[in-house]
Amino acid sequence: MIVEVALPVPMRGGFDYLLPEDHAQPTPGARVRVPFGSRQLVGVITAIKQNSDQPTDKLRRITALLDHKPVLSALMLDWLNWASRYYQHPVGDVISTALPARLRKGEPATSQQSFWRLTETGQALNSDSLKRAPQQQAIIERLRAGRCEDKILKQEFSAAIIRAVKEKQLIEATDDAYIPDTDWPARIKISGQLNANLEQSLAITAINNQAQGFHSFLLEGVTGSGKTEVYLQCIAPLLQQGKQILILVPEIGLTPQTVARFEQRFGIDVAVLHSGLTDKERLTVWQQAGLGETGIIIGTRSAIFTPLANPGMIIVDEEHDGSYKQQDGWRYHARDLAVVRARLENIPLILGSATPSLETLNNALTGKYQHLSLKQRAGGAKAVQHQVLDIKGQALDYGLAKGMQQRIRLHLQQGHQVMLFINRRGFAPALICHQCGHVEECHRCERSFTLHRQLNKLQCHHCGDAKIVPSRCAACGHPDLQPVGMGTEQLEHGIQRLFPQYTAMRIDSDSARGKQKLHGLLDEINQGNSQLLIGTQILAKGHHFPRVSLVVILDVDSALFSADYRAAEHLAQLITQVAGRAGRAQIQGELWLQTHNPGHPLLQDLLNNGYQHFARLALKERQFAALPPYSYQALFRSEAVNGNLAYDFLEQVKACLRQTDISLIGPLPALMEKRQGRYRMQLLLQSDKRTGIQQWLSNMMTRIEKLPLANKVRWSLDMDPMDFT
DNA sequence: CGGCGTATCAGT
DNA sequence: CTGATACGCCGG
Repeated sequence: MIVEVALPVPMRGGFDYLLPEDHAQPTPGARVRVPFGSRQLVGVITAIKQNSDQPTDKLRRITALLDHKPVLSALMLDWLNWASRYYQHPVGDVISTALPARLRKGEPATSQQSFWRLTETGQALNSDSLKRAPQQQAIIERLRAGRCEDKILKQEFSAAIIRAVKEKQLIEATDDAYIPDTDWPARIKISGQLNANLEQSLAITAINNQAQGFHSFLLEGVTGSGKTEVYLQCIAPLLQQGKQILILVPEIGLTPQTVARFEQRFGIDVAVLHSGLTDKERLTVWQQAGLGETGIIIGTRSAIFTPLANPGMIIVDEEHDGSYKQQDGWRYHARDLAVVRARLENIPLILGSATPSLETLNNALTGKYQHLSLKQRAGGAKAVQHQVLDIKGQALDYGLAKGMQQRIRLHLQQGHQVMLFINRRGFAPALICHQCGHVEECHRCERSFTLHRQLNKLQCHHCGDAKIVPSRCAACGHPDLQPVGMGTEQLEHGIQRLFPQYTAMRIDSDSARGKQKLHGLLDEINQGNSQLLIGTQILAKGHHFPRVSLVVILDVDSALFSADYRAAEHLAQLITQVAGRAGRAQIQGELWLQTHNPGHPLLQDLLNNGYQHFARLALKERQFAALPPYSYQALFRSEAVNGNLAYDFLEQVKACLRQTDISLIGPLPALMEKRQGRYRMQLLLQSDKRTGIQQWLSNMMTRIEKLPLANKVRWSLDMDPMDFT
């Protein structure tokens, strides 16, 4: 008999092994240890077959079968196989990403603990027949509540007592199969007031009506409209039926308060999965969920791989959040995997957001997802006032216009905090005329050119067209052409000089590395120790800053004219999230945007009509430009110390795909052209049919992997790329 | 990916 | 000739 095994090596396809005759019947999904070259690897059986397409004398035999019961169900295997094909990523690597590290290393999958339980005699025992042996009686009572782990029982009672009760055959050790503790549905006790306004009730009813079988919902609820309450009330009946709920949250949104809210409502423990867990803790959560011992599992991106014995629903909160996309190795999108998993598990899925991604919104508008809206804001939070400051021709100090400096000073003098947003650095920007705000555009695509200083060229990242950097503005003839956002990079250094009597603090993913550290910084902010807060997106995600009365987005143009067509969407999400949070309660909040183009249609639409309206307009633009979600993309990235190698490799990839109906844009320099001394290039594949890209790639990947340059450069394929840095 | 064989080179 | 490092190839 032959087994096909997925191994954690970057090679496509499974590997066939012989199974020794005397072995127990293996199941797909069980792990094996196998010889691979000169080493031993742990892999997962993906198929059992009678013959191999390899010559039999090449086959080696497995070293050991590690599991009696599969660690991955047939459904999970199907799902991961699908994912491997969809992302064109080696199946062994996909499976290995989906398993906890401990299982990857071949450690036992089932609990090794042994338990004590009552024998039948013990169960039948009259409660006062052991009156003269109170310790023994205590053990019996202890076990009447349920089995107890050997280790724990030995902590509570002396070994002699345990031995005595065992001799009487009242208790017995069970080291055979682990008996899952699945009593939690009986322990559910719903508490807290179940208030729901009309909108919330409508949403809850709509979801409850479709709670059997696969069905997708977009729950679009403005900040503070009570999405969580909808989740809580929707999952209640499912939990009571003993069905498990898997909830995904963004990396930064997983706070103890979130978890506490679920625990308080239902009175049962919530399992939490995040990057701070040890391998052991992660394995425990994984096992317990797989055995059906946990009702609610909340986790970040990788929690989507948690097995569920009795799945009831998947919720992806803040579905637009970028942290759901893995940015190295296997570049999966947890939200997209969730959709497919829910379909396979045949359970409902809720995608929740105040600012849904355009992909999701499009699915809702076309009826693929049921669209539920919460527009009413709970509580008496004052709406934030938006203001746009035109900075055309204005002198800027470190990116701040004079008028803005005065505004900031005013707020600081009132004892409030001011938050300044700058974009991430190092991106290739557009070229803007500081006098009239005109941006050089590609005539074919009507999209802004991107400045590549190293080449002294403007390049269109939509069609690949390029031209030499002009010396004068094409609209007004002024020579004051500047890269968008110029000066903002110096803000951090300059701000202290502009406002010497106040303290400035910078918060970005570097200074806030590690969850603990970020929460520490946030606490510090809310104590008011710093008055000026400088940060990037990270500041906007799900945190409240009651002392902040003024929020400034310095560099709106870099988002409006970015080569990354998602930048405007992300800016709109940022503005909306910030507006929903700054200066809640007593203080009237103000949001100021600096731009050369106050009349930009997307910006105007966002400010006048809100995110919902903006998103629909942005979708029209995407449709006009044939961009996602109206087309499908895949991105080859390559990097090498020698930039020519990176370029040549992508040229060869391009040649492989030339005979197809996929449009190929590039090779172009990445928006961050150079990183850690390596030149970075990209080749964008785009098609109006998803299957087109899929099929051509599955035919071509083996050939691409064999290209002579393929192991001279570092390269990867990114399906549905979200980030063009 | 990671191990192993072969090529290459400075140093004896 | 020897040991150290670099690179390419292979794995079922």
